[in-house]
Amino acid sequence: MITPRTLKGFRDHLPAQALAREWVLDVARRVYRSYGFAPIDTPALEYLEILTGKGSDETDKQLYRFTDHGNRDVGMRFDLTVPFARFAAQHVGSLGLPFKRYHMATVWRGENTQRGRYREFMQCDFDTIGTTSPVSDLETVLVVHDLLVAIGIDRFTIRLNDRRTLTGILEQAGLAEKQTDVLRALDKLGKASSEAVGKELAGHGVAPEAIERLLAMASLAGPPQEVLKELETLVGESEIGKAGLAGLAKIVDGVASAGVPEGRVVLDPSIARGLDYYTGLVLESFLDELPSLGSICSGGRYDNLAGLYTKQPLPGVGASLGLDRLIAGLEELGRLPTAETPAEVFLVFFADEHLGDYLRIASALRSRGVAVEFYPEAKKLGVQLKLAAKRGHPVALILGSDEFAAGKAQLKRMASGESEELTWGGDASVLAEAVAAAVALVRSRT
RNA sequence: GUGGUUGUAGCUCAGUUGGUUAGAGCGCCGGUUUGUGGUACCGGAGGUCGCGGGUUCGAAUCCCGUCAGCCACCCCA
Repeated sequence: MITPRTLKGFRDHLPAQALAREWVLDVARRVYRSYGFAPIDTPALEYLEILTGKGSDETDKQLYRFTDHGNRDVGMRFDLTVPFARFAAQHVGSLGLPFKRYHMATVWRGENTQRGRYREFMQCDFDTIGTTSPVSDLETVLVVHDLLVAIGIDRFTIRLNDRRTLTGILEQAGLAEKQTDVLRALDKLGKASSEAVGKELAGHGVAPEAIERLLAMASLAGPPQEVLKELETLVGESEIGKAGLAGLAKIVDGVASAGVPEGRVVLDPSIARGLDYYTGLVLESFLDELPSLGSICSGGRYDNLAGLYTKQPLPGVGASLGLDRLIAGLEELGRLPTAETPAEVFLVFFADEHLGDYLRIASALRSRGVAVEFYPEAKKLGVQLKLAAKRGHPVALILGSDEFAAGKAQLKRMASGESEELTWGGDASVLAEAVAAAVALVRSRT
């Protein structure tokens, strides 16, 4: 026998989890589309040179790569941004700009696993390219906000910052050259203590006074308007720094105009994001009840998406929802739907001689968009109801020879155990209408 | 990739200084006279003690390796 097993970091998804994932994907799709983002897809495999072009050691190490049957060096995509860059460079001509797309797909990274971190996972990206307008920055924040709301999370925080502000402040502090190291260190705030971060900064040769000022800057918090004011003094006369602040101010205003409740979107000067291709807005979002999970939706603005693949400059802004991390978080908080079935109605098979009637009823329901599970054997009622309860069908429809004779049916709500008698007089479409109406009620309540 | 930690029934775990047929609760299946689940009672199935090797008269228990989970570093979704 071969031992059935899965590779480290790769998982099977049982119905309960698969249903939850599909549900989140549906929500994301709906929100992205509501802003006009169009779907695209790209291959899982790319020429190795496409993927390694960015050339950071870190991504190279994590890349799944091999030689294909035609002796080509190929790699599996480790994110959706690089394939999108290639895609954009290849198709700009026919896309028209600005172009907005969403892409929800599996990516692979051969890194070590941890809670909510796997080697195979899904990302749900959306980006707007071909414009530098701050309106697109604002829209990006709004999409993230709407998405988290639509998923049903009521307590979350979207943290914003601007790379240009950081650059400006570092300029003023005479630390422009150490930017990468400094930002990387500051990014750890929130996870690591400020002492630890201070030590790391000292290790990079940052002067004690500068460290103090950086830590003070990074720990700024409170109403966005106040944080902006504080940052203004730190930025001083730095042009780039002022530009960053202007961008943030615009977003803060816009978010309020769009009706986002206060406190959901905040400024956090410690957010830097490790990725060096961000050049303007950077954003991360956290579940308030589970901050240790890390950011579940992150993104930002970049000057040039596809510089490696085309001479045409393609500025853009976007973000990515980490589906599997979010699912892990929702599961931990007990917020995931628990049903193991997509069928709202469980149709009990009870009177063997009425098979034809059952099939007619099931078909009438399905044509009205109601999913029906028809039990395949005329077994004891108790057995069938037990299964219906375990699977989480909200409604069971019971018809035995008595009901058929009387032209009635019993609609049982599994959650409460209450039954309701329906009259249909042998007309399947009448019964289907009544059941569909009851199911619609159940749906609207969840 | 580095360091730490865990691995006994479907799930949560117990298993005494290594000693014979490895246990519990929950879950699962069947039954409690033929049409109503999540409650009660009765019965039942189910375990290569993650896997491989070693030490020993004897290993779930000690040692080594390996695979997998979790945590930290790193990086990130």
